[in-house]
Amino acid sequence: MDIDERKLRILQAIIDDYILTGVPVGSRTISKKYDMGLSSATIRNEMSDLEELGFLDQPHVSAGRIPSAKAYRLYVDTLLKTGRIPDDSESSIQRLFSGRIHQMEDVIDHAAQVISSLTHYTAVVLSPKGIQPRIQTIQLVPVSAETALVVVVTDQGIVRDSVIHIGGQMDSDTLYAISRTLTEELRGSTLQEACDRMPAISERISGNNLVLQELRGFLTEGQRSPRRGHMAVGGTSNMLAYPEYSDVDKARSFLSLMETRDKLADIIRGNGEMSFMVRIGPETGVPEMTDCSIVTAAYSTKGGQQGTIGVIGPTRMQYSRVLSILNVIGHQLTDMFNGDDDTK
Amino acid sequence: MDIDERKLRILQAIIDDYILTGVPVGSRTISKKYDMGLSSATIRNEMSDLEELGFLDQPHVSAGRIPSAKAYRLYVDTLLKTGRIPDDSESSIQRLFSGRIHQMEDVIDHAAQVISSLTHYTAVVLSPKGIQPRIQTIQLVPVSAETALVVVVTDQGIVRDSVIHIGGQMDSDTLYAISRTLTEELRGSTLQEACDRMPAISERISGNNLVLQELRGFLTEGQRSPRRGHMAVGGTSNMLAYPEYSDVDKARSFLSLMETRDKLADIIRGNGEMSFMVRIGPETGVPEMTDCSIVTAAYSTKGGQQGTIGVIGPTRMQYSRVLSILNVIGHQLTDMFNGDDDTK
DNA sequence: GGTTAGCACTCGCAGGCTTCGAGTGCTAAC
DNA sequence: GTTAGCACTCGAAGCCTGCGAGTGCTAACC
Repeated sequence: MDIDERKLRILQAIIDDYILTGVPVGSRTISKKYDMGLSSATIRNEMSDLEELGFLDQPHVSAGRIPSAKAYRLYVDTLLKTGRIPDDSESSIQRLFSGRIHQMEDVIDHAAQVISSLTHYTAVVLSPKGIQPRIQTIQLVPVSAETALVVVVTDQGIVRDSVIHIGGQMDSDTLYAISRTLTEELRGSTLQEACDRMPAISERISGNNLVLQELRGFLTEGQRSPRRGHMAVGGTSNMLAYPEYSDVDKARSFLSLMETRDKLADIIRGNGEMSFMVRIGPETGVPEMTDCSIVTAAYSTKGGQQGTIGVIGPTRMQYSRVLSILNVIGHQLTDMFNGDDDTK
Repeated sequence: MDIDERKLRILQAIIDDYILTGVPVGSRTISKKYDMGLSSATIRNEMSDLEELGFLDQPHVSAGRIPSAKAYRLYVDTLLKTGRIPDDSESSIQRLFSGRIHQMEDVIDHAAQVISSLTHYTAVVLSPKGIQPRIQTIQLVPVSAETALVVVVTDQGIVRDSVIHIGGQMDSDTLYAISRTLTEELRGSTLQEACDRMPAISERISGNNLVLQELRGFLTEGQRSPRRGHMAVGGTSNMLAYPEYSDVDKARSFLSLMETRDKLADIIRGNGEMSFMVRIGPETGVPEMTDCSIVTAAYSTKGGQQGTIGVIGPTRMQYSRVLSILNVIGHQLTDMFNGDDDTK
């Protein structure tokens, strides 16, 4: 048996309706709401075929049908050719990003909020990340007599900071001098290289071994657990609005997953070079997410670093709308991080 | 009618039991589980009195009693004199903070996680915050030909960063020079003062008006919406485990509140100079939290800045345990931020 | 006078039963 | 190939009932 044009149209109608209502959809609904010029009986026959082909599931015999993961896959791959976003929505996105929001973390946070409030799903935004961050500047700032704040700025604009011990008296001028030497010596190095070159530097900065030792520890640390830049999650509570999560246990395991930032980042950062990626249900590879879908999009900076924005929602997600929104916001972010801030 | 010693003991037993089980507690339970040497009938009489005094509520006539907010208040204020934390727990806390975790944000995040996993409630940690941050260093780092990253370090160790436009060609040496001048001029200023002094500085840095203009915008921004340092929230999903939140709508409104970071920070940062603060139910002043309690504790740094750690849980919270844990972790954080890192 | 046993009464909860209706599959006629 | 008709299925919602936890009151007891 093959899937023909008519089956496809019916399948699309079923998916559309199910996405809208979340209720198993019956043959009568299709024949009335989406005027196909066919009676419910005919639709019924086709639906039976579609079930046999694996595109529909039936929760129980007297209920309607629900689309399977395979159906969504087909839907996303072929039915959804050009997802245009409504204009009002586009302009409202622009408005949401207007005003002077520059703080890098704020942009990320804000993006997550905007995406989640537009889609009513959960949004995740990962800051740009290159392959190997390279040091631009190292700066030591006195905090107390015994401690200093070390700030490392890398070419990814990612700042790592930590309080370290400095031995005894050391005024801010001395620290400033050390900072300059360190910056001169280490600019352009990766964290790994910086660690390796520590011994060589210690000759140039005599008598400050404690500082260098602490610094090295800090760098090692920063490299072992590579800071994933920043991650923002928004709208986790949105998910509770869907009947799929009226079961508290399900909701709990979902939320708990959203809280384990590391795991979540790995899941979201799944897409290699693809600009868009849609993973449906089991395709996510995460057991807790068999009835979720993940849509991710990449945005990039001139420096070639790549960030990710993503939406997590129920499998019956409004894929078309989500893709459009991610597309627009991805471009906005790309523009912003490249400094083409067209909102001014 | 007065509350005497015996009533107090009975009330304590009721509260203990209700905290443990979450189920309205009856007279028989008290007389059997907590051997008072009294029959259920006597307890019943006392409970009736306690209800009249406003310490107990009765969901319906054939159910047991549950403690009122007033009862918890009494409990927290008087019954709970010395909350000692079990030793194993204390050492396990120490273990959780071992290893080199120095990155300031990581400490905050980690603390939230530790607190939530120890208490099984929701934890919030706010980074230290002084009254008026003062500029320590300003650094411009080239990002592209047209843009630069500006990093401002304040005496609170809080870093603000943003990408700004710089006009045309400007190599990193020029930027470095400007950074030094800016730092010299503005060190010790508050953000407000820095804005005011911008015109004066523009004389010293000629021909770079765009940079100064952008910088000023950034500073104004940073001051208008005072960055609350960093805030970490952990264990929001823990709350769903309590029967109080088996109602999805309640859970949703709670989670949604946890997501509005600004509001949440304001709520948590409620305690002025107090080292500990317990707000029970309506005392929180937040309508969505009438059946929550908030326990907060302050920790501080040598610089006199003050951070807050807090736990949000159902009103029937294990106050004693929570206070102990906050106490220990508060000290740990104080130590850490002062550099007395005793875990090495 | 405080304490306790006894007892009638209340009322939410869980389980079982029934009804309702949405939806299906099949058959026969168009 | 399409459609009307019909018997059948089965979950959801509503109703009823019995159970039991818990109370308040009264009367007896120490």
